[in-house]
Amino acid sequence: MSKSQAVATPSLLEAKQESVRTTIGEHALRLFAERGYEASTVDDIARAAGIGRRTFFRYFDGKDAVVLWRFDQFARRAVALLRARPSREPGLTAMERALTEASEFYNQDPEQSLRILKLTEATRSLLAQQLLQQDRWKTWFAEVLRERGKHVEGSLQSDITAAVALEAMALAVRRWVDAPELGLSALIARCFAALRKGVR
Amino acid sequence: MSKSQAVATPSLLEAKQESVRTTIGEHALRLFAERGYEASTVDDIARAAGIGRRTFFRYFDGKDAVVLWRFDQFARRAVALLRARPSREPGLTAMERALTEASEFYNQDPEQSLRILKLTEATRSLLAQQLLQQDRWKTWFAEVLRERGKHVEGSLQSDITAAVALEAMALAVRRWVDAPELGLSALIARCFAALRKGVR
DNA sequence: GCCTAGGTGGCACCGAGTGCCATTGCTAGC
DNA sequence: GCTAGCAATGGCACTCGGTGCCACCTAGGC
Repeated sequence: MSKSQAVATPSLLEAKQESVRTTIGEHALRLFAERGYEASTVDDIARAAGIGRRTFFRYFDGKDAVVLWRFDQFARRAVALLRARPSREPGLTAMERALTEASEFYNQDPEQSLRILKLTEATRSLLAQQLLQQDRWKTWFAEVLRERGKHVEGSLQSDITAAVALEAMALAVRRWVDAPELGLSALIARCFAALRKGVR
Repeated sequence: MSKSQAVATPSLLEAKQESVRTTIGEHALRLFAERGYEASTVDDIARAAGIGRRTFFRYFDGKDAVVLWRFDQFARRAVALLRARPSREPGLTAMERALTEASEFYNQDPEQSLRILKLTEATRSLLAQQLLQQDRWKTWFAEVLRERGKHVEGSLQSDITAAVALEAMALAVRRWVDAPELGLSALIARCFAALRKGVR
């Protein structure tokens, strides 16, 4: 069957690239689970995935990105959800709702999520990069908050609201890793409650 | 007995080591200012300081530590100040007071502080390590908060209070870098005010 | 004067990350 | 079909941060 869709090429290419990326990710996570993060070299990962070492760096910015890029999906989802919240809602409430809804992300395949989270918390370089990532997220959320309530909130207000909400979320996730049976959304609720109480 | 001597020796040695550490730090910061952080190699720093490359790594855990170890002095000071606050004081208020007092640290030689802070914010790897450092601080402060009000506050409460207070502080510092003329302690006050207002 | 101890720094090595370039494989145009 | 062109690939070589190892030097105790 000949391809009549001439301009459809990019989507085809992208699909292939996406599958390569997924393959690399799977092999990398397997190796990290088997031998640990530091003990698995990029060479190992590339060889396991059947690609060249050089190619690995074309698909991921670095070794840590193999683990961390998934988190960005969560953040993008949460930002979209925040944007969809009614603008009458107070900033922190909107953040809590958006993050709670987005936490569904972790609950599809919780085993996988927990393994990645544990790996991240246990590995210094990985944790450092994750914190950097969260720091970037703060600006994303602050931006949306600023759009939402420009009549009410100043720039500093948006920044601080985004920052503390993400801090509450991060704490909830850490607790979840230690006690998954409590449920992530319940832990988010608890952390936000503690936040409101602590600031009073 | 020669025992009493054995205790006196280290102070002399430590003094010498401290001066070496300072020398390395000065040369490193000078080079970073002249050519930038990434463009200055550890070799360059060691050569400038008149020591071997291997010795550099005996004085600092890594290239980033030359810049970041100063911040730990601030945190240690702030923790001590927090411990000294009256335990009747609400956690967040105590944090604000302690951090405000400790901010004096940045105001001795503000030029130097601003240069280091700008360098840190402009350099990805440096920023990542600084965020890691701040993350460690959260546990320090949370620990003190837990001791302070064990009858009132739970572990989660302490964690969240420490985290958001440090977040407010970090935001204040960032604003200060952009507008030093506003004054750091005033910015801290503003950020905490915004925090209280935003959480309400 | 020898001997132990600790600081030092040279050397070699590893692994992450990057620029360069030849090869390959796929698409498009004839 | 056939080929010219283009992007993905991956090998190679290099830089740089970081570490283990070891030989050396210096100081203090016997």
